[in-house]
Amino acid sequence: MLSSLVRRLEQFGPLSEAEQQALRALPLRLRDVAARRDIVPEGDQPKDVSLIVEGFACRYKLLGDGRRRILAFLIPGDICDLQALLLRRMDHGVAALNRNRIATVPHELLLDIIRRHPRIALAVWCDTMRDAATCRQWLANMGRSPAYARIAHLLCEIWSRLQAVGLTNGDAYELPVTQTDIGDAMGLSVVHVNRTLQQLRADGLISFRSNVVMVLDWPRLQAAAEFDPAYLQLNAVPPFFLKSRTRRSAVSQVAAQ
Amino acid sequence: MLSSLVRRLEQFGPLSEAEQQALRALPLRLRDVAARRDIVPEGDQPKDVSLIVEGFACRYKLLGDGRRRILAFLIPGDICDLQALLLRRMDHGVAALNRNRIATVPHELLLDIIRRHPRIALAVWCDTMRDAATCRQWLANMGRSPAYARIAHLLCEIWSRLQAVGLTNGDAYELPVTQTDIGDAMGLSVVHVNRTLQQLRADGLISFRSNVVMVLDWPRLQAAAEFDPAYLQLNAVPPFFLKSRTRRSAVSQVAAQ
DNA sequence: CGTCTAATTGAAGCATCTCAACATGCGTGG
DNA sequence: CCACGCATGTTGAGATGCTTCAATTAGACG
Repeated sequence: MLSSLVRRLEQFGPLSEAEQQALRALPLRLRDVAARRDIVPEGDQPKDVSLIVEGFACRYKLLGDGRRRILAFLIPGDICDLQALLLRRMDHGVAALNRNRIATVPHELLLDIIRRHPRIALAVWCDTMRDAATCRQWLANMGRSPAYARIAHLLCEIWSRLQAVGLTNGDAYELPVTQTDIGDAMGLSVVHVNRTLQQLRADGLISFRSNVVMVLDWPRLQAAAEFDPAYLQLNAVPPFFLKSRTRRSAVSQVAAQ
Repeated sequence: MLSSLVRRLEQFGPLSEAEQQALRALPLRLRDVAARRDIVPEGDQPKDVSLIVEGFACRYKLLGDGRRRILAFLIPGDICDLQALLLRRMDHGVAALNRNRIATVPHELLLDIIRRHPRIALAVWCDTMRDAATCRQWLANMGRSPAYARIAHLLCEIWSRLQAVGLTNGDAYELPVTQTDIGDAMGLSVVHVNRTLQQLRADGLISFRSNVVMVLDWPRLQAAAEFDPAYLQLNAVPPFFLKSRTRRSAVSQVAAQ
């Protein structure tokens, strides 16, 4: 649980002892959220940051006519409502897709750590940036590529992200979403999602039964999706980590003033 | 130019003397970019951050078949490539729509300021978050709302953002984009953009000639777009600014250790 | 074993696309 | 100042990907 936050942030590079200490000293609170319930409601002004320890979730917006638009899928290790840390109000909601275990940290404490440890601030900031990059990728896929490629791309993305946190089982992974969810996410009707999935199955690219996706033909799936995992920045090592020593001494100098 | 950066960051609340000093001490470099040229190419790894002082630009991705997908429009005051500050590689390009005046700051220096002045870090971080929020709004509009509402929404958004930086002229504003650009942004063909614009004109909602948009009927345009400017966070005052005093002393304490 | 949700199928309709032509405006060079 | 050329805007018509409506089947669960 706690370690998942550390692991998350260390994805970009090792944290110092002091930094790890600070994170481990955080009084994490755990809570469970039932499937299909809100983790963070739309328009909420949470006072804590919520991290998914276990389970799948989605960001969504409700449209005027009552329909729901899914904006992103969240997996273990993802932060739900970082946005509210600085902008206060959530412009969208986050809902659990299956049973979720959520860890929460009060804004106060996180802001404090961020002030004391600039590198942690930058690591968390990175999270916002990767979130934005993923959103842009979805935006690019939307509207311009046909349903077949869109869904293929989604399946590629989720496999890659799950793989990065060790939640794949070879070419297979759990994906607890209905076809309606996929439709809400890709901007397609359920009916069309259904037919497109059948096409993907018929073409031998995937299988998808009882919430388990299995990639049967990676090269062709990736080609159909025009998938390039670069945007996910899964193994990026930002410059400030490479210069950890000098940076830290620079910080010390400032502190010593 | 420099003041535009300060103004930008002060949008969230006043900066201290020391913070303003630090920003004003930045050796800004100015450069001009011709219309239709890249400000930051896709895949680039810039060593500076670019801020638009004057002109309009767009974020874009090139698709496999050579088409271009526009992901966002940028206006004076917007930062083009903040992403590369931490993630290094640009997952998308930024191109000028008309002649642009760009101010650049070396990453090194900006990172240094960020380390010395946590509140500036948070203010810039906010920028990433608003960018992401806008992207999510585009994503929500895409695919689920018809062309008419999508374009109406775009026109509302740009007016609001321009208004916030004082670049509107009453209900009118400059928008140096072609119908092809709008199509690339909204995921529509030029032909359909053309017909939809005609519809908007015929309905008396807008006029749009020679790169000047005039909103003729705000209530109906806003209704057609289901536009709610909240997501733009144009006047958000994040919590950390409200507690500026205590925060700063907290930082000093850490520094004094 | 009934009930509910999710998946599947068929058929008609429509928003939007593509193709193709034509009109308009504007900058440039003669 | 005109004539040309090129980018942009406009229009028509046929094609299609996707939607909506409506009904049926399959699967999960108490």
